[in-house]
Amino acid sequence: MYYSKLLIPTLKESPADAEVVSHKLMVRAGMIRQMAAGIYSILPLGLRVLRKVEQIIREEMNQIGGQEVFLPSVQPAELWAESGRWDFYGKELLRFKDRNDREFCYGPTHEEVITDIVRREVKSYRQLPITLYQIQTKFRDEVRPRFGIMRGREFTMKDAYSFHATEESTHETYSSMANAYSRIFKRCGLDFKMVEADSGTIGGNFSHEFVVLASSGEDCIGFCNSCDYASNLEKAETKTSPINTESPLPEDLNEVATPKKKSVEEVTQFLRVSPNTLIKTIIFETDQGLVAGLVRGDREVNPVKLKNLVGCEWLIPASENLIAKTTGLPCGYLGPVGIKLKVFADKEIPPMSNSIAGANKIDTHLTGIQFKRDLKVEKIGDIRSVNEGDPCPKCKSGKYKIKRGIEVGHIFILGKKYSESMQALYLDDQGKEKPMIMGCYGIGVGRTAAAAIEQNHDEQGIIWPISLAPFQAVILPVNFSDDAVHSAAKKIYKSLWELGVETLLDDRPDRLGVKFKDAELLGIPIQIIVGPKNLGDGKIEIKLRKTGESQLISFPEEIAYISTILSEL
RNA sequence: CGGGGCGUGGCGCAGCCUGGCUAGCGCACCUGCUUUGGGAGCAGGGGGUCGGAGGUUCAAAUCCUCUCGCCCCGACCA
Repeated sequence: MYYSKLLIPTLKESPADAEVVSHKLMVRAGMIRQMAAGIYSILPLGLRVLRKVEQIIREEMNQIGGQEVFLPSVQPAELWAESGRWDFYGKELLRFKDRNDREFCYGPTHEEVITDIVRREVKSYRQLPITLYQIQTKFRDEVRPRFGIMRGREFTMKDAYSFHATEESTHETYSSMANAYSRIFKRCGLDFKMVEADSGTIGGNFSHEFVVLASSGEDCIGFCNSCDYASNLEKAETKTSPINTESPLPEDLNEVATPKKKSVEEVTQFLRVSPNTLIKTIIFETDQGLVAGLVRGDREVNPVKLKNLVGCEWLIPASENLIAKTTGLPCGYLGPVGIKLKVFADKEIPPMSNSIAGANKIDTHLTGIQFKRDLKVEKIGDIRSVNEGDPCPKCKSGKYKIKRGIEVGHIFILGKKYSESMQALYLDDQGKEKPMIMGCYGIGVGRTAAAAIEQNHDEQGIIWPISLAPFQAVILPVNFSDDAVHSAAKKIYKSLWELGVETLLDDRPDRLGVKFKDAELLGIPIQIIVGPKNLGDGKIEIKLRKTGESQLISFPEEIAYISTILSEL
């Protein structure tokens, strides 16, 4: 394609509102333009890249027996009422009414729609398992869209759903999905990790995220420096620390004055003790009322883990106001002894003896707390956050490392959540009606492309992996009005397309410098520079975007050379 | 939702505090000539209800009120 005919509005300067590199570069390279907060137009170059990602996804989905469908983006409220999510999904669900005042929403996800299709059309265990997928535009009215296409409100997502008669079958599909996902992200040239993710109340290792490592990522993942354990930090398990064998004589409860000492740091300094002798009491607001979480003084409560232990629908840190209203105390003097809330303790708490905590009395703490004797707790479990350097829960010698990443994919076993509420039933070989078991699997298409830029760029611009590049090669004629250059450039252009190489010919009348800058910004892997001087010597210059290496090749041999390079990239 | 910031031509900004001529600058765009191996030079040119509404004033981009939009910082998700 000829550059002058394409809409590639490149910019020298980054838009003022762009934060992360991928956003800046996508705008500068003329791939995307913003319409409204979190809503973008995709321009020709951007679309070429997204199509590449989609194509890779399609191939791998089809490979594992997925069937592509295309579901409605506008969905009736009744369907959501059936699953119970119409009331449950908050403001993120974009709702509207049609002319007859019927309620609809713009689909943020498609469990309801797919379950409806399958329950109507699939009746027998003989038809199971089945995996359906689509690549769709979705809308989630996020509180705070940001980072361009990486976290928009409107976004393209591949979502797949599988339906099964048995758990074994579910797990089979789950693991072939996991493999397909790994192949997809590998083919996209990404450095990623498959990590265990929070699966909510369902439990078990039935949820994994695919996370592209990038400092700009919004997710934190913990992984072992020795074995292959990796987990989203909100789920990352902890190893029970060895119990203190030398149990000192249990002391009696004792009130000590700790005027104005509220934080763990202040209290430990004041009492000259180490933080791991303290019990920290953190109050959370949940749909089941206020609860207290207990962790050691040197630990933090992980809200996701606590939520799962409590078994509630939602959980947020209680505001200081709310705490004051219910307990009559400022934060800092709260403690588990005699508190009138449901108490959930981290598994590190029971082995502690002679510990210290707030006395539920202003300016006062309690010492000599014995877990068994003094505390009444609802449940004990793993509710603390992992820190870098903590021992790996899966292997002997490993330690946790923590890195940021971008979640590009998520696979999840849904179980019978939707099939039960929406009556997606099949007849088993005994003629008995049973709910299907479901799995769901998502990939953020635009986010994957953005993540690729986060990982592959330099000061000049994008450096596309060959598999995602909008064009594999660009021809840069030094002076396109020079007859020899003109005809050589066109000849190369023609041969490359015949070879199946997507090639851009920069036919603009601009100087070479301009063409170089744009070619680098756009990140096209191979640059072919055709100049009158080299051409006079029968040479063409071929330069690689990634390394900057360039080589002079004899004019009639450049096509063969390029196809060799392509096979190596 | 809470806290903060910004809205001036397509993009990036100045001007605002301390109201006062046809509202500026860089980039981009159009025309012509020259130029052509790293974002060219000269000459000419087009494009702006200063986000919107109301108010104060002889006079408002500038001051006041309201409003809309966008962005950033804290609890969710692909």
